Amino acid sequence: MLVGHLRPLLVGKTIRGVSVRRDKVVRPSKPNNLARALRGARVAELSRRGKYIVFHLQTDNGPLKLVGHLGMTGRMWLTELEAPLPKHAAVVLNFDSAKFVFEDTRYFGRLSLDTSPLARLGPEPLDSGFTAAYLRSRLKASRQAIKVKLLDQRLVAGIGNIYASEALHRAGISPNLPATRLRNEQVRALWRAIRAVLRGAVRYGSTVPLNFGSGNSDGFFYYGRAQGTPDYYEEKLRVYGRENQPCPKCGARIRRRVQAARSTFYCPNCQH
DNA sequence: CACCATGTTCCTTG
DNA sequence: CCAAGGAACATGGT
Repeated sequence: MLVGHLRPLLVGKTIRGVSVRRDKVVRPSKPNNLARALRGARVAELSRRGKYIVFHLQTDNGPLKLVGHLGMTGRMWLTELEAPLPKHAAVVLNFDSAKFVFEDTRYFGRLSLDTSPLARLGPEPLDSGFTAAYLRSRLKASRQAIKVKLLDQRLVAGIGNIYASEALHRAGISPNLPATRLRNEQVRALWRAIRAVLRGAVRYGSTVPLNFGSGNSDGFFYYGRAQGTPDYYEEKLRVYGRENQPCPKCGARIRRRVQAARSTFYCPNCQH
């Protein structure tokens, strides 16, 4: 989604200036080195890999990849050069007639020239490389609770804490079940559920009215849902964040438990 | 004050 | 080697 919206706004444009306002979020950790590497680079393409956004740049020294990650609270958008910066603006890339803002309240996100995290990622869940057979072989080798396993980006890229709970509920599988204990039918159901949940999220993301230019029609993209549109939690999530509410499948009370320091939501009646 | 939060990485312990 | 648990990072909402 973010990539789809930023791509037409950034491709072909040249970075004229780099302002690092929070050193922690950039690599190399010397902000001047990042600025030197990026200045004068042209954006050739944007792509997504797992939860990472990849800026494919063309520089005088050849191609260069800039890797972004939103962490939990990151946002990226394009706005006017004169627009005021938000309190937690972490990095600003200046172009000729607009600026790219990476804002991150908690500063867990990254904007980095280090591409090594990409190499560690498992297959994209919606690509042909992610098959039920692959999933079965990887789960067979692990005694880890399946919910925790789904968060491992080396298994499959892009599943976060929300979608892990959602996929397990849709597949009717207990989050606590050791990965190796899933029967073949369960692996197949989980494989289908992961793909359905992520496809649904992408579809929703492509249709929700976005907030352009903080409500004005100035043509600049701001990544966020427009005011008055229903949020994803209210509309689509079946168990996440719904402790004590009725399961949409069977009506039993949805429970919350903590696994690997993350909340898991599940229905004790229809997930086994 | 308490607890919670869409993520990743590192460390310790067993 | 593996897994579990905790902490760190840092800010804000309830």
